[in-house]
Amino acid sequence: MRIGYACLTVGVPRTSFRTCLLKNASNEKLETVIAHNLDALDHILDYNEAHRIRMFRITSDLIPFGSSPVNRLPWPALFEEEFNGLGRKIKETGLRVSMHPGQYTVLNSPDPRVVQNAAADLAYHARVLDLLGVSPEHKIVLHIGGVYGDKKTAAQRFIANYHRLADAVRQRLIIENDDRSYAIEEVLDISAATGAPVVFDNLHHTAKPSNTQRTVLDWIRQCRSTWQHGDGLQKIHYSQQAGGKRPGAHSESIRLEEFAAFYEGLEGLDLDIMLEVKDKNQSALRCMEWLESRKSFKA
DNA sequence: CCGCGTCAAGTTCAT
DNA sequence: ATGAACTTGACGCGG
Repeated sequence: MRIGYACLTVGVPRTSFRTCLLKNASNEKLETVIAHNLDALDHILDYNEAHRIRMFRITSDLIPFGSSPVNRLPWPALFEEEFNGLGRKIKETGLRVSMHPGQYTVLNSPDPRVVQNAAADLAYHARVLDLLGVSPEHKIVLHIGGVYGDKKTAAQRFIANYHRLADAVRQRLIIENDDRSYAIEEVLDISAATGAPVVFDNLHHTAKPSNTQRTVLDWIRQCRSTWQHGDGLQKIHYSQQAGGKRPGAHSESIRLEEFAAFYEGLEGLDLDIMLEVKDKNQSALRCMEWLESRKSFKA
């Protein structure tokens, strides 16, 4: 079991990412920012290794406008050395990385331009992971997308567009339930038609549940069957509700008792758990410490 | 130099 | 039909 965190660190020097506004995205500006961001990622890898963190999501903002025609910089070639070095470090330290395009990457839109942009964005994410030289166990997580008043048709469009994606994308793509439109059972149906492994997200599941007769562990076990050998260990997303905020808002930090109850509910199932929490690495470390103390207590 | 409005994406919902 | 909300941290301008 690995515990991971997403995109950013809290309290770690030289790990902040930069970006620029669209209107300022000159080649010179982009080159400076990308060089900075690859260096920041390098420091994050060092931090993860020093703290035995073995799972991490790389921010989609690593390369600003990475899938946009606005970015005409030949960054893959320019930074080949840096990517090689980062990839070597990832492999040497046994880190499992992933990426996760946000809510604006919509593969099932009825607008072909939106679909084209989504495909380009997914290709960008796969490009980054390929440049790092990491295996297909290092995934790209995607939500299904919009509903457009007709979920059946929208799901079919996702499936059709999935099959048109490049191999390099499809071998990394995994799909996740969201908190508004596509509940876990619907994502599992789409997985059956595409072969894409399913990421179970507990907080999204609470906000948008499928059949409530079934337990969380039931759903996680069913998701497990969508993960094949080359995909690596099944991953899930775990987060907790922020008190007083809208349903689905991520908490500031992980409440350990609640995490412990969730963990015990897994009944020993081995998983990789990506935490989605504001204080990032700090909660990851606390959860890892809790796991360690639990093991020594049990032993 | 601080603070806060703006940004970038696409869908959905409110006006 | 038009636009705000959603989401997020960092940008970048005004004071």
